[in-house]
Amino acid sequence: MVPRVPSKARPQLSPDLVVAAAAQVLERDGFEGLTMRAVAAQLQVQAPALYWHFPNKDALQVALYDHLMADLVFELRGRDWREDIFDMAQQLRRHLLARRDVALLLPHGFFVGPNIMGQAEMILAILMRAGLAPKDAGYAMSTGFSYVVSWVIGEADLVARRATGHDGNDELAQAMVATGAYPHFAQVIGSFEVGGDVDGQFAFGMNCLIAGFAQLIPKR
Amino acid sequence: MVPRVPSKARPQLSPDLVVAAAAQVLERDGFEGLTMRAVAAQLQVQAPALYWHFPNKDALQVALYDHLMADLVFELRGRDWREDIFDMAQQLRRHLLARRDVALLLPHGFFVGPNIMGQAEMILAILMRAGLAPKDAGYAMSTGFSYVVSWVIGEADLVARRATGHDGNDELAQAMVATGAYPHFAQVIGSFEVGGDVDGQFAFGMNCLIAGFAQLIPKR
DNA sequence: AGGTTCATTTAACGTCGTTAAGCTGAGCCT
DNA sequence: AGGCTCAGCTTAACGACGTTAAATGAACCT
Repeated sequence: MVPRVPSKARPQLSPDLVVAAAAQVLERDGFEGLTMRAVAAQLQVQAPALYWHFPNKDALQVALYDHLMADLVFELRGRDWREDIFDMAQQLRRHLLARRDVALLLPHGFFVGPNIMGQAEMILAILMRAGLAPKDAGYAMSTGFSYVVSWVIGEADLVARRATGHDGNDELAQAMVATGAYPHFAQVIGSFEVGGDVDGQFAFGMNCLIAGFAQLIPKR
Repeated sequence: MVPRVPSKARPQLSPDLVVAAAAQVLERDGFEGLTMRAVAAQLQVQAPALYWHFPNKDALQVALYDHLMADLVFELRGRDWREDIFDMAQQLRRHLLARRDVALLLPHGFFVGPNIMGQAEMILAILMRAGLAPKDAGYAMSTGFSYVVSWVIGEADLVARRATGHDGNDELAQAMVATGAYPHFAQVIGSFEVGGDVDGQFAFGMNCLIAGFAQLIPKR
């Protein structure tokens, strides 16, 4: 009945160790390099050993995502709720961009771990204090969150393409514009090039959302 | 030097036929069932035959995505640009939802094929006629587009979960709320349940964006 | 000492995208 | 007519993936 004490001879594996190893693999090899075999190798262990601690790869990814969100702490100015929401979005964006391919872990479901819950709680508190109804606050958070995530995926993709030098997609778009069949697109295409104002583009979308949120506050 | 005429005896394969077969497989087996072998089988052909017409699976997916967008034709009322943008978003959402897992094809890049270019042109025309600068119109379209896409991915996921009956993620969230550590989240959680107002939630986010777009119109 | 349980290894299965090499038959040249 | 070319496919196979089943061994209990 006494819980098995971890062996001293061999340092036992644990879910936390597995997650930490997965984080290293993700940082080193990216999302496509994140395989069960690679994580196992990082721990100097065989792949099936991981299945003792996690039922499958998806579960490991969910735990990994929560782990990577652990050290995200929002720092707010606390003057205006718009400022605060914007700062949180910006800090989330920076956090996701700083760690390689984190955003790609996400499509498996959003609010799962304890760390994420705490952050969600903080966002909701600000939105509701600003005057939004609970239901609206929930929608707003969900909307804003997926905006940041999908944005970061796109931005990371852009950075990667910039590194490799050329963008096949962009070339194709330019070729089609050259036909003259898309006059409006022709005026816009410059904005999408690599030299574009990325920060400004992100802030633009985020401020659009915040402006929309503000309209939900009942006028007194 | 004369181009080889296609054989009459055997109906030759072509990129278009491959894409059409891929569309059938996607509809029948979903994104995870969309394998090169399955597409080949649909054509009663061996898998490597596809590599004669497409360099790799990614290229086939891009072509498939454009193909699935071919029969999306926006129908607008033409009274107010906000109405029109909203209607387009709604129609795009419906289109993506009606065809299984289309949205999952997307993360490979957005504006690729001729069909999509035409639709983008239409959106830009409306935004710029409304008074947005070309650069702003481009940002707005990009933002709105990724909003709809990520929304549809989430909604399709929700529908799937509703079909299977239970949602492990939701249960976990409820358990964490029960600890009492997340008072704001507790007020919100009801909005995320399966019975929620999905249409309303989508419209909410979209209207937030449109409200933001409106602020970019220079005041005369 | 024997048995039980935990944690891991070894071995293997089935599937995937993709490549290499061989086959086939239609069109061309002489 | 007969051989050549070559597009378009088949067969075979590679390596990697997630995952499972069975064997192995160390630590504990009685």
